[in-house]
Amino acid sequence: MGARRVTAVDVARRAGVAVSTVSYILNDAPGQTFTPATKDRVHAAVRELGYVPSAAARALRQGRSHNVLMLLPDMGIGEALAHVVDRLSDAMDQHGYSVVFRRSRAGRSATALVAELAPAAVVALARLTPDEVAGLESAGVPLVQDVGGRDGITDREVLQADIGRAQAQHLLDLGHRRLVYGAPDDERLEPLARNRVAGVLATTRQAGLPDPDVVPVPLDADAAADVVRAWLDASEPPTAVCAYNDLVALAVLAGAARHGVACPADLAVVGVDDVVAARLSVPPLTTVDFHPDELTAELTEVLLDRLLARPAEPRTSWTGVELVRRGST
Amino acid sequence: MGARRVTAVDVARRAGVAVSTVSYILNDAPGQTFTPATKDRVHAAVRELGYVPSAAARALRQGRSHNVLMLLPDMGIGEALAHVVDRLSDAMDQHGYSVVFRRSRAGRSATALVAELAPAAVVALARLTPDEVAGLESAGVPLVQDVGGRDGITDREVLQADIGRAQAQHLLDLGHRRLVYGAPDDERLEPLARNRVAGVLATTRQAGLPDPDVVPVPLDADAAADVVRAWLDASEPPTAVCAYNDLVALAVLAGAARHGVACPADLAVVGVDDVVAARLSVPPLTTVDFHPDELTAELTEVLLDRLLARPAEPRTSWTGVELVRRGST
DNA sequence: CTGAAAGCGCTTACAG
DNA sequence: CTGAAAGCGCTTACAG
Repeated sequence: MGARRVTAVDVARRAGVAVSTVSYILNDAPGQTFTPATKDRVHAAVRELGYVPSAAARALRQGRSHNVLMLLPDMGIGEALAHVVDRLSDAMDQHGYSVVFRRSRAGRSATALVAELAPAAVVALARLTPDEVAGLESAGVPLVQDVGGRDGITDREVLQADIGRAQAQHLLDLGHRRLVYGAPDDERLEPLARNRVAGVLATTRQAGLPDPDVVPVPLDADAAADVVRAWLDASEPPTAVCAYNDLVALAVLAGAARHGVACPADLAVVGVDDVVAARLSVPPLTTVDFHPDELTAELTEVLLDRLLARPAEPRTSWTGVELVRRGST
Repeated sequence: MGARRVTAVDVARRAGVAVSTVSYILNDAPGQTFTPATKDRVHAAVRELGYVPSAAARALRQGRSHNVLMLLPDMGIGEALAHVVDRLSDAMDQHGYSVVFRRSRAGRSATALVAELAPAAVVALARLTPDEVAGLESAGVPLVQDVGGRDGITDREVLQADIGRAQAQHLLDLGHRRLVYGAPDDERLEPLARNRVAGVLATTRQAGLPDPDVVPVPLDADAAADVVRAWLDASEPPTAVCAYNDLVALAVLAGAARHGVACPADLAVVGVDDVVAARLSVPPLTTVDFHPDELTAELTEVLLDRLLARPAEPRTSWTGVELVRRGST
């Protein structure tokens, strides 16, 4: 109830030192040295009292909290993104930081959020406006852009295009010449899809092929069956589909099954993400794994470089996009 | 760079009032009244200056931050849990709260986290020790237990058992008498699985049937095929499986397909979660949807009741566990 | 090597 | 209805 909070003053009193000493020792402040005996007394007092520094007081004093603000795009969180958020949280947690994520939405600019939360850094998986970027800059808050860009991490658009390229190249290598793109049926995904499509087009054009049609595929077996039917009824039916992601690919598979279309014999399908369900479909799904875990590891390192003011080494955890061939191609 | 932060003092100066007036007006403090003209001047100044109150200063002063600490079980975040986290964050965000989540792990007790973050409330989706619960109590921090318990929300164990019951009952209604339980191959999921199994057993026992075997099913088509093979080779092969979740169910489907076992004719399968992929498998998966969205809505309301000191009305968004019958049974 | 003191930006009794 | 002031719990020059 009224159990007063244990403060640094309490620790100091118990250890028989000044509060400043407690603070210096707990943060092992550079340029300050203390006898082992003093340190021990302080640490012992901390333990006995169960002292935990107040994040609020620290943040207020330093003008910077230990929060990392993660700005997410305004779209549903898929399996891959959930893992990124999850792993980054865990990793930063190890270093004493809390990850606070926010979906970017009209009304609360990144600038306002930064003023409110005074984050130690911002990780933007969503696109920021130039004003927002400038605002962060002038506030001196380290910004790591959308798993990408000028940070030694792979640029987002490049990454997405790589994915599309890998899909199309695989299909072309297999001898397919008539491709179609299975786009998401959710317009909020359009920005991402656009870049993936760009990779596909770059590849097919280079091979001298006409641009594949881009058609939305609903995540529903019946609706997907209609889409597949329309493809089959075309004058020159596609023989392979690049799907926006594994879920779309699974929908295509389901739609094809409805019409007895053999996969991959009559229609080959490649997804993206290597979701768990991709290994479990019939046939198992060929997919592009862009190694979100590695990307997250890299993101974490870059973030810590900035946060701990470590020399920014080139980070190269990411091994690139990988085509995982299974039964659907 | 050194652009000094805009504070309440700046706003007060600009509006020609005292800082206390600014604070009172911005928080519309009860029992304080101001002329519309004064309010307007303050709001105008806020807007012109782009003033955003410092979360750290507020938290320090009030001894309580606007963070909601969400404690997650030490397991991978599945599709359902990701949605819960996601939606809760969004909802609380609307009310000015940030959700900070932490995986429960040895070394950092909830008590220490609370001392550090001074959260406005704690949502525990992981089990807390009695000591931790007592600590929260004495610190006066509202605790909402694991989407469950004494809060007008469904108790977690009851919910899990309901899921198992719904699966088993459905299969029994269909005439199946030899069931088997497809357990997760990840021991961190065991606590959850245990309660689901309990629901299944309660149902089969009531029907006078022997307890179904509980066998782990790896999320891999080959390995799952081996499991299915073992079932078929048994002296009295099961005719239906209750899977821990949709992914396990999908693995069973994949395993069955490997051996040409017809589903549902030779082996019926029920999952849990109604994951997107469940609608897209061949055959589409029968599953139990426990409506995590409704549960989250309820969780949010209960949380806000506590946070805003609203009278705790009975919350009844949750419509219970629902069996969604599709092609796999 | 240690200690007293200022100040981060708020909110909230309290006096006018 | 408005204003001056204390204090939340830290960190960090600064003086000893």
